[in-house]
Amino acid sequence: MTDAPGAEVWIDAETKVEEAPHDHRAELRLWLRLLTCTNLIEAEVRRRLREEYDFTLPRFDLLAQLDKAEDGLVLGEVSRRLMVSAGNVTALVERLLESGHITRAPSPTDRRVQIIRMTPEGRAAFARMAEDHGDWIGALFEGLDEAEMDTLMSALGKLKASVRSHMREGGNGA
Amino acid sequence: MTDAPGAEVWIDAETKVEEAPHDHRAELRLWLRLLTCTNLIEAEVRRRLREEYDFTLPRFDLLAQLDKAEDGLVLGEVSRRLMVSAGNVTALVERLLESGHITRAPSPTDRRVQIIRMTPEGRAAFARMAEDHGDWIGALFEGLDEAEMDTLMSALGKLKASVRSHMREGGNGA
DNA sequence: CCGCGATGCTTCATAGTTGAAATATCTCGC
DNA sequence: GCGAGATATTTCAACTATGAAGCATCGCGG
Repeated sequence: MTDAPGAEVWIDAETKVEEAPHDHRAELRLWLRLLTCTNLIEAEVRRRLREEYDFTLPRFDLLAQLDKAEDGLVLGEVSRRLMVSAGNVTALVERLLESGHITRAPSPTDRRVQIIRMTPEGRAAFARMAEDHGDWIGALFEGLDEAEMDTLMSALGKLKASVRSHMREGGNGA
Repeated sequence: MTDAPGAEVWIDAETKVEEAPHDHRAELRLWLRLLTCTNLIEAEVRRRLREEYDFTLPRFDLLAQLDKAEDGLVLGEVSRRLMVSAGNVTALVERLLESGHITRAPSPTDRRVQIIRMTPEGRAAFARMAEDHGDWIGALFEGLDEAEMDTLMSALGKLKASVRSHMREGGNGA
């Protein structure tokens, strides 16, 4: 409705649509709302991480990936999973090395490759933060019941597939 | 350490679950998916803006706000709408001034305040980009039909409300 | 008027982020 | 083995982003 940028010409019932040059209004509003939700949650998590643990979100995200992979991760894999550039990971890793959360070692089989692992201290620090993090997310999503979460989950699944199929490059399998 | 994974009380094969004090697993997965969708779309838009217009997303976002506000915007308002820090806006504005997309003028009524406006060239450049931008978003969302978009829209609306109500500070009304 | 807290913006140090170029290593066809 | 292209990582310049500190200005109570 209400998208009357001039002439909606339709001759008969058959020809009806396909004449309005869609301005993608609905998609844009949806995208904006999606972005707002993500930004709000991300900002809140970032702030709490900083205030309560003096930690940053990118560091936390990297540790989270490392936590899921028992045997350490190759830098390229980290880059793919976090969906950030390789150069970014290098800098991030350097800082986590300094703070003692992780270690870095060259792969024995491929000398190009660097493998990072969490130290016991890193693991402990992450465990503490992760528990709170879960609670924060749980609280932020409190207004949704189980059915709504399922709905969102599957709708976003569809969206994800749609986006992937319309991107230039196929991308990873996260 | 409320939920030691070891303490899963289950009497027999049937009863096994439903005992765990929520670890917010579902919420976390949903959050992750939300984040992935947003990141994918954002990355795609950013790449196309760069490749096709040699422009960046933050600049585009700022112009978009300025485009919606006919009479220019105060910097603080821009900061609130984009949900970024004030210092960030200062830098962004400086670059958009240099490139001639906007102008800046002090408010006549309040000498602390700076008002920015789009130049005609800025408006023209934005119009060109915005049209493509709409098409990109439209294409990325193509896999969703109207009903699914409505569903997403309202579910995200609920999520947004939930998040807002669980943040420390109320925040703005974007 | 005078102060004083609130507000709007800038400055600063630090960090995250990107894309492209450079480097090193690997793999595979030959 | 050799060399060409692919892959993994680092380096680099530019920019985006943050939070805190600093200024200037405003508004208001006295």
